[in-house]
Amino acid sequence: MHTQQQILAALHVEATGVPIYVQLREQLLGAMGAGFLTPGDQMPTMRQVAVALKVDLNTVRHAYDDLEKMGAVRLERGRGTFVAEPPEPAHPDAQAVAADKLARQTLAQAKAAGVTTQLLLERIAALAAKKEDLR
Amino acid sequence: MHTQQQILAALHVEATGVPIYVQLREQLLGAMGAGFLTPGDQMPTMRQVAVALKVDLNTVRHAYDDLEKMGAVRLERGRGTFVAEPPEPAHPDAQAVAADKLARQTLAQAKAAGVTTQLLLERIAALAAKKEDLR
DNA sequence: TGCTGTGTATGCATAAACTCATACAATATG
DNA sequence: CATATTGTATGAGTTTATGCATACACAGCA
Repeated sequence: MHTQQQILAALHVEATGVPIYVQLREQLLGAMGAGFLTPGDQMPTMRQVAVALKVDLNTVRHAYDDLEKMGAVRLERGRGTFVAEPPEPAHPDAQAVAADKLARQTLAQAKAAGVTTQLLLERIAALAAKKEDLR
Repeated sequence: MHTQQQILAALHVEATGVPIYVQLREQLLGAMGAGFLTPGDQMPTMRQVAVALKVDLNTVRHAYDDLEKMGAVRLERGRGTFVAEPPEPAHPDAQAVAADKLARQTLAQAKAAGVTTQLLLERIAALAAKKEDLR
């Protein structure tokens, strides 16, 4: 299955203008929604995340605090952070809506950059396949 | 079809920690990708957006500037902002680089949202196919 | 008891985002 | 020509995000 190490390795930050703590929050929520993190699982340590992504401990804390406020995780001093309940009743639609939104944005960017839809689809498929090989 | 008014009415900002200019940028990109805004269309005026969403003119400008830098729109002083014509598919090499970059970004965002690669690919293909029908 | 790991907290500094106010410059129209 | 519209630009001020450093408090374990 997915270990904390794998979750950790999947985390990343980009310079898109979105605050780092928001990126972390969304990625961790995404991991829960996708079933990579299930209730009771121990989350990566705040320090692990901070070191791995080379960001500040307080920045990671900001993300974890948000998750705790929305009931997605439990913070236990001295022990660690654990996944609580599935964040949202995980509407089966949520994925579809998110996918659609992403698809539209990506298509527009591709068009603006002079990239054909075909090439874009090929690249995404190729990259995804490549990552699968690493397991 | 979709008028500027409809586009305007569909815009919205949320207190998610994501900068307002990023939210606007993504939403406008989404409208383009979905075909609600097509090349040559006039975009809502910066002031219209600022007033409608009760945000600052400079904040809207930030979003429009980003769109212009990525080639999605043309800013014309005194006239307005218009959806740009997609450039001719550039050199295969340059296109490949751009496609790869976009693919990476998109995959990362998909993972963050808990969206599978399959679903993402389906949606992009479906949207692209739909646009073909409009001719 | 002592050591380590983990979450909690503070202070200082820098940069970015946002708002508010006020203009200027180019275009279109009567 | 005068006026309105639209994008462009600047400066002051507030808030937030981030990094860096330094601790404190609780849990687990040898």
